[in-house]
Amino acid sequence: MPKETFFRLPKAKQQRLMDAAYQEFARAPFNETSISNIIKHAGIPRGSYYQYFDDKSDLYFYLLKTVRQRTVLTLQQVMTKHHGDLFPAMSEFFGKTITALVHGPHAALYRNVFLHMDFHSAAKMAGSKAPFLKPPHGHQEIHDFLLTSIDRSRLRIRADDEVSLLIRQIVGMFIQTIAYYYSNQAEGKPITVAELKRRGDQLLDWLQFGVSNDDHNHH
Amino acid sequence: MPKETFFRLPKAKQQRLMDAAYQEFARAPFNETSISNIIKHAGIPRGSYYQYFDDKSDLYFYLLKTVRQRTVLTLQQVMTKHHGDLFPAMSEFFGKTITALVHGPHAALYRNVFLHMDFHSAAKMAGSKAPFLKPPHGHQEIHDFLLTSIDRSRLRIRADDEVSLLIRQIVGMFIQTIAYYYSNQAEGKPITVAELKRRGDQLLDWLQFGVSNDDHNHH
DNA sequence: TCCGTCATATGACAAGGTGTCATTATAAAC
DNA sequence: GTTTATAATGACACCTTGTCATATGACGGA
Repeated sequence: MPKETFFRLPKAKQQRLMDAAYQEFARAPFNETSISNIIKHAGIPRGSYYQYFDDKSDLYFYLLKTVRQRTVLTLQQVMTKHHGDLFPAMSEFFGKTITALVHGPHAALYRNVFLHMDFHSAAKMAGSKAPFLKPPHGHQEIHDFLLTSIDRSRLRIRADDEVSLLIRQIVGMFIQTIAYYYSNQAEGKPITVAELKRRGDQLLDWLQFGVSNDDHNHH
Repeated sequence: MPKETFFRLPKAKQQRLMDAAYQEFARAPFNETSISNIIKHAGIPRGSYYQYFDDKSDLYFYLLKTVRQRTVLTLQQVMTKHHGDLFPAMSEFFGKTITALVHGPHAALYRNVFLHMDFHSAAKMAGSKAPFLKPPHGHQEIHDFLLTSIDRSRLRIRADDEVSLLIRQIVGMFIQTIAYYYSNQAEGKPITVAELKRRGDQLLDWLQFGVSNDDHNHH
């Protein structure tokens, strides 16, 4: 997280920095971005940057947190609407989210985020209990919200840590599917958003009903 | 891939370089490694390095390819043994692989590989058709091998691209689970290998039979 | 033996990035 | 006006990367 000093700054200066950060992280994947570019665009001296943030990651994750808040809201609305029925809710959530990601105003940023997100970050996204993710609207909140709002009577699993594993799996599945989209796009054989949704629904269906043939079903 | 010049080098010199590379990539995650360290340990001048490789990734992926070959063999053996029965085969494969990864001689290297593998790389691992992955024992081979050797009569899916999606999903699931292990370890709350296998089997079981409650089963 | 050629070897260098630190500037408090 | 805490600043030391002009060496003629 940014240091106290940053939050005590005039709003205008904060905003100038965040805008420059957004621009840089939308321009290129994380490893190809630089603090130098950000401070150049924000018109802030190098020394000051380190008075506000620990390093590049610090600003990066803070920026993502602010951008992601809308997504959390969507998830909560959809889950409520479907009365905790996990799979229909997830299908609708995925459909809405994917459109927002790919065609929304933050498309460029998300592209860099998903394409180059590593599994360590993803594990955190799916609900780490690491203390540094505790602040409001951290990923942990998504995880905990789902844990309490899922209607377990529709599932053959009940225990908290099993549901927790299921949530992680679904979140991971989404990230993987979205990354697949960008990955194909990067290699010059783009797939459509409709096709992407189909894949997401397909995976959800398999997870819900199993891919096993009826003849062999149920152990 | 390394340039021709590299392969024309005396075996001893090649080996010295690969050993240094191994050491460096086992020492730290990819972004924290440097060509400088590798050539220092290998005792090779900077200019020469660029005569052999394009950049750091070039050497990295080449190294991984050599290390990974044993894994491909294991997969083929296990699939054959189970006569194409996907889920038991995958369970056994995962069990064997996870032990090798975590306790085997290459544990340090794999830790860095999995923890910081991004989804773009993972998509390629799960079977990209990108031309630069065509060489023998590329990931594409794993994907194609599975595509032909899976006994589809045990599944409710038949079409190639559906099976292909399933394969990607399972591979992604494995990577995700392994990354989860390292992720927890990195945050000081390690889980056991046995627990990890249990999670893997749990996920496979869900994918095979579905998590839906019997009351609501089958659409 | 001398020469031209082709593949390889080398290390100095330019360009650019990161994090630190001694020094100034600012402003509120007494 | 002086003290004190906070913030601003930019020069610096240190590291990396990729390139390039130059040096070395082997080999096949003439």
